[in-house]
Amino acid sequence: MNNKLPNSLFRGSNVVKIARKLLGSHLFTNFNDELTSGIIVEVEAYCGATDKACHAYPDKVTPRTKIMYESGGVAYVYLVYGMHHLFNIVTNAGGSADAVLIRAIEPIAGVAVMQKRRNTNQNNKLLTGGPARLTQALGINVSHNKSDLQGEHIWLTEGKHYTDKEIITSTRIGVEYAGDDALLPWRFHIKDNKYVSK
DNA sequence: TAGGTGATCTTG
DNA sequence: AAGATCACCTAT
Repeated sequence: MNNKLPNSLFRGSNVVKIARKLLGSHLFTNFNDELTSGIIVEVEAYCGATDKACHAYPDKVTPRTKIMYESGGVAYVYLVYGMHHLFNIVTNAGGSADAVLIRAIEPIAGVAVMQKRRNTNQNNKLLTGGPARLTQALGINVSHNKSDLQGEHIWLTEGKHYTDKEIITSTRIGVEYAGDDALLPWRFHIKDNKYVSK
């Protein structure tokens, strides 16, 4: 589609600011001619150098985290709990392991396709609210790890720009193991949006 | 609220 | 080689 978000937007040095700025962008996938998209309404930031909640903390390169050290604009997709695929956007310049977890989208294109993939006829937060729900709805799985977000399968476009009053800041979900860093205000979501996970 | 599920990383 | 852990979801 037109006007893909440029890599320059992903390559800033402050992953928290980038995460917040991504709210309102549209996330697209196109697999086997099935086009789906949604508005990003919930995100979290992760920083490998300083953040105990990040897989790459403390700046540790492993086979899994290697992708996070790439220059911004590629996907980091991993499996948790043996069954859930979570989609992140790698940010920063090469060498800094930062990423933004996409936690919820508001469905726009291909709702029927998403419902089929999710095996539901609902269109509410059960469809795309939650990091593993949205990947299933969009058809994203670990085979898409390392995908280039300028490519033809997964990409973003510019969308609405929300004002400060429409954006809620909070702590991240499911990172209690990170001690003090679980308290960082690195989760952002759109106020009153019905697709936000919690 | 408890259980499912398997890759990933650490320990020995 | 074995064990613990896990950026979650679904059904009870």
